[in-house]
Amino acid sequence: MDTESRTEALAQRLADSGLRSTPQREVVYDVLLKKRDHPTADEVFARVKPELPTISLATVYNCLETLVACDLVRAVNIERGPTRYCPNLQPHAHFHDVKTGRTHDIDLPPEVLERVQAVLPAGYTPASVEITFRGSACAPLDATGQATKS
Amino acid sequence: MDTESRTEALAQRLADSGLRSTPQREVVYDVLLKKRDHPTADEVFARVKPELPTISLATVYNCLETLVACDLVRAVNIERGPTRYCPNLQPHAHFHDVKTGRTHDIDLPPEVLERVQAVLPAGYTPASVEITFRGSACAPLDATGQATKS
DNA sequence: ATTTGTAATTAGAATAGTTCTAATTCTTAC
DNA sequence: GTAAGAATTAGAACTATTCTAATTACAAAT
Ligand SMILES: [Mn+2]
Ligand SMILES: [Mn+2]
Ligand SMILES: [Zn+2]
Ligand SMILES: [Zn+2]
Repeated sequence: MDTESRTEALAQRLADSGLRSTPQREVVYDVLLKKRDHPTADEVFARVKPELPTISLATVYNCLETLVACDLVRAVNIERGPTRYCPNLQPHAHFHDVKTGRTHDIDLPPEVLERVQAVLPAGYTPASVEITFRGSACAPLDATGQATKS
Repeated sequence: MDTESRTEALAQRLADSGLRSTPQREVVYDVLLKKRDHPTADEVFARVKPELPTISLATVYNCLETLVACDLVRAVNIERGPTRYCPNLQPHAHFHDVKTGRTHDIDLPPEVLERVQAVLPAGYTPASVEITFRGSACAPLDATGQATKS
């Protein structure tokens, strides 16, 4: 999807919530889609700044909050670290690599999600589930046993 | 297990890590075992104070950190709220009731835990997994269809 | 029993991330 | 073009936590 139609889709989602599309919201969202490495608000701020040099950190927080409220972005909290932001709308878990500090998406098959929800006793109605791994992720090995480049 | 043998077990665990048993550590741990409602550091502080009126909040943080390091207590983070502390050592998930603000333990059968770990691709080595639900928990209904008291 | 080194506790300062406030600027509807 | 509301902005305020430096408690070693 090109930037143009991405911006269209964003505008639509915002309108659905009675909100306006603004350059700040567009660029913040574009930044999240461009490099899906779960940046913090500070990191988003740094990436948006070259495009919109007058944007403030408060606005970045506001835009991220708005995108989360519109269900276009997920806020990801790992322990007490700064909140990270993820535009992946598929059901997925997070793997936090303690060595590199990076956070990776882990696809969650619907079957597993159902199995997890099924642990809840009657009367517990979940609105959301978070599954977060911590550990170290060596790059997967290729056929010759060498680590592949990330 | 009575307070006496509980204190013994704590002393042993601390000794294993080259640490001393102290009144502060003992009372903080007792408070966590007594009311297993996932209190925050502030709440632990308030509960310990009557027993040890001169204890400081810094010490409560230090004790909690020590208990976590000795694997006697789990630190539970829900979104960006204050860290909560849980002495339940069984593998379990957490259900955060958004209406009451309370956090409940949800037993995790080993089978489910295994199934969840199995979503990780080769090369991902988890040291821990966190599963957290958010939603509302109505009290389970009894045979007559009335909500039971918590 | 005293000394001495280390561990633990303590009060308060500092920090980090985020949210709030109030002023300004931008948009949209009239 | 004007008015009303929405969004942005800079900076202050806030909360939970960690750090610092001083004090106190403890446990050998003498
Ligand atoms: Mn940040
Ligand atoms: Mn607290
Ligand atoms: Zn993600
Ligand atoms: Zn628990």
